[in-house]
Amino acid sequence: MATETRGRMTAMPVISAKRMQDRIDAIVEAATAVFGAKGYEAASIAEIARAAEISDGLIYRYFSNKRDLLYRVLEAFYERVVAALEKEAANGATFEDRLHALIRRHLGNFVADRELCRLFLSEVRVASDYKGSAIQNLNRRYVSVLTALIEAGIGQGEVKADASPRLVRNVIFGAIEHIAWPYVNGDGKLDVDETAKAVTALIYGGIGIPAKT
Amino acid sequence: MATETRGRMTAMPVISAKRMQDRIDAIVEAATAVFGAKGYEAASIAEIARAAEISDGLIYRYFSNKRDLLYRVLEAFYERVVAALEKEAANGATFEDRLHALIRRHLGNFVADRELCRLFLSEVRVASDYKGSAIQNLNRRYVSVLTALIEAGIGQGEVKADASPRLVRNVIFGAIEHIAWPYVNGDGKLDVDETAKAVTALIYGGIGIPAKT
Amino acid sequence: MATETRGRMTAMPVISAKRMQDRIDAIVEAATAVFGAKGYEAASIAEIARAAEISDGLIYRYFSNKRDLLYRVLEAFYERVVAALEKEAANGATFEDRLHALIRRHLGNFVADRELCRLFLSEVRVASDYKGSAIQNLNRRYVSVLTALIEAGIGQGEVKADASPRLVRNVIFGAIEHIAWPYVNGDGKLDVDETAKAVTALIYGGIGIPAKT
Amino acid sequence: MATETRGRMTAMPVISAKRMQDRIDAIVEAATAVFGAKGYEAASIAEIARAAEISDGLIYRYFSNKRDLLYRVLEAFYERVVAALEKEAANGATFEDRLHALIRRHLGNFVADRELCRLFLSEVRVASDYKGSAIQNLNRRYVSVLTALIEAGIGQGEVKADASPRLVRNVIFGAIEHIAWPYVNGDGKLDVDETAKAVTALIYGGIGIPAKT
DNA sequence: CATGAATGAGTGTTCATTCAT
DNA sequence: AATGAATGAACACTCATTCAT
Repeated sequence: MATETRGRMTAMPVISAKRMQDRIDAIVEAATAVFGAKGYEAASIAEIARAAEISDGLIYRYFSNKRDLLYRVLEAFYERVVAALEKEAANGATFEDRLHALIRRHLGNFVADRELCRLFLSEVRVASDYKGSAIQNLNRRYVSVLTALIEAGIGQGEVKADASPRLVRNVIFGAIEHIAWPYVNGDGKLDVDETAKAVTALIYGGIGIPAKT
Repeated sequence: MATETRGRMTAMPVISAKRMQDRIDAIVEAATAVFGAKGYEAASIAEIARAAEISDGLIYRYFSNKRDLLYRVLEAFYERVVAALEKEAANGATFEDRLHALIRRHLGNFVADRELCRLFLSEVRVASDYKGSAIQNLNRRYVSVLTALIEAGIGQGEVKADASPRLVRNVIFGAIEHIAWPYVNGDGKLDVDETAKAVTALIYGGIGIPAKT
Repeated sequence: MATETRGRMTAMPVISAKRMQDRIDAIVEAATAVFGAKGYEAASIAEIARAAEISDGLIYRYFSNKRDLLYRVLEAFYERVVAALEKEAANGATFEDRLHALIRRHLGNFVADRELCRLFLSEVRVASDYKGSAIQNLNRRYVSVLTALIEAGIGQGEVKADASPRLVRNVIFGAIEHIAWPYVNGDGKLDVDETAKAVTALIYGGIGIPAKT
Repeated sequence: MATETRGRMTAMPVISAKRMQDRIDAIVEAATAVFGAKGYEAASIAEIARAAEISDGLIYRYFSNKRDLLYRVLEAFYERVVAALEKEAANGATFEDRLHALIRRHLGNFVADRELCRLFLSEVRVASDYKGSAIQNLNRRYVSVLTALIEAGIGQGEVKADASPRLVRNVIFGAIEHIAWPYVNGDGKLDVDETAKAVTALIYGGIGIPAKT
């Protein structure tokens, strides 16, 4: 009887991998909207399910819990911006050009995805489960683009040899985040071009006029 | 004391102003400890009341709600650090010395009051009720110390004339916060002296080596 | 300032101990009714609170959780029947009379409190948290009344010297429970007098006619 | 095989009766293991399906619901022990021997199938759907073996003529169950031989020493 | 003034069962 | 026949806040 198989039947999957991915995408999209609009706590699974036009329970087939869903929303976002930043890193003739491009791109992300940035800054990076998460890894990849640029700059003699790439990177990201936060939090504006230029100039050139000896 | 009455003349304080202030201080002290140890959400009014050795309900005579109590805890803290920073601002011979002193002091605050800093960064500044709060005003006073220093530096010809005091201030505070955060969040160490020196040097001197013309 | 006290204020309790006990009694009474009528799982805290005319949350001031409430319901019941059985143990001239009285009383309990007995047999004794519970201790006290009677009977020469009090006690309680169960479970009747007589006679006299040698 | 068709003639079994029976057996076997190990509530259909290496949904082609599956598990078990007990009933020279043999066998079942016995005692016999079930019928057949033995004993003049077979049977099963329960429930040991002897002696001979006249 | 009993809204999660494929 | 994706009902528990005493 050739048609008899042993063990688990390997019939055609009832749902195609594509449809499954569509489901995940739909849920992530709905969750992105709801989390973005109301924040993590105020958002309810029921509302997300309604937005995705599925039942509450189905969310738990694809995501292990509400927190997991939040993380997946931000992972999807982070993957996108990491890829874009890595691509950006190649552009620019001089070190200063490249630095400016990265700073500009980073600032631009806050404008393009204000709500996801707020979600990340106010509900995830600050949380106890951030450490060791996939998001933290993505964040590391993101910031390492800048570290690499600085190291290259040192190697090329375009950056002071005693500059600490890690410190410079922290100063840049910290500065930008601080500047962008009021805007991200819904208060104030953010002029990407001008800010990028000003920050680049400051970091590159410092502010001091050495006392004449 | 003749002003002490019984019955319902509630307009007249039945306990002395001093005792009332002692109460408030005791509650704030207890709340500081509990909020610091467990975070805002995880802390309960009942636990704070127990720590202050009073009843739950009495807290509501002095504070309008849990959130208000949190803010008062941080206001007390902020008042302390603002005063200290304003005093610090006077020290130092050159601009660079003064800048270094402020940066050092700011970093030192993260170490001295790690838990309150975490509370502020992760539960207050990020929240929707931060805008317009007394805390925000204190924060403005705090950061304006640095703005004033930079303006003075420009006036004295020690700082580039085209430097934007607001931008520089944001870069400095953002940078420091970003650098200190892992430590504040309970992960990693923070070498105040070294970090202060490095940040000061970077901000003051920039990182670039201008291309020779 | 003589009116100032230190530490926790010892004002008159806002609620008297009696009123507190009344509350507990009311909740236990309501829970007894609801658990008895619907069983443990099917009963909801909301329904019990409604029956006791209080809010859901108040139940949790007096009982740590739903399970605890169930146990307290049955403890109250068990305390009652243990006391009654212990009192009963004194009655009766001969051993056989006393044995009969205890058996009768035990059977009577099933009739008088059918629903609580069912609750105990079907939802508690069978559960994993029964071992080590207060209920198990009460049960031990309950059954030890019979053990003591048998031991006394042996001492008085009214019971075979080689009878194991523990075994006899188990046989009697097991037998009665088995006989009463259909009734307790809502199926069939239970003639207490007749059953008590028959069980007593069987245990006391056995069923065998020794083969003549 | 000509009867095998493709398409929608669903009235005709597409798989052979034998294979169908194998399926049922596999599911029952898997369910026996899972229910035995975790209890009814804690066991999930998904886990049983996984253990049987089929899909969740297929279980519902052979069993109408989870409860039905539980009953079929216990029916299979009961059929086995009923047959064994009926066979046992023939052994033994005297009434006392035969009684002893049945008691011994019954106790032995608790040891041999502790988990299924616990399942039956704690999740089925106690439930509202037990009455009228196939299990109850099997139970009746099981216990009637003992009733028949006693009736025969009366007929042979080996048992008191006024003994009620039903009562005696209930006393014996109730007693044994009560004695075995702690063991079945995972607490304590059970010495089958000794217990069987002691119970037999007690039932057969009673405990009383008639007062001298 | 001080107490602490009382309130009650609010929601993530599981899983037996169904049914489109 | 077999799959497994999809459904959706159901509920204990917490705790900030109020207010009778």
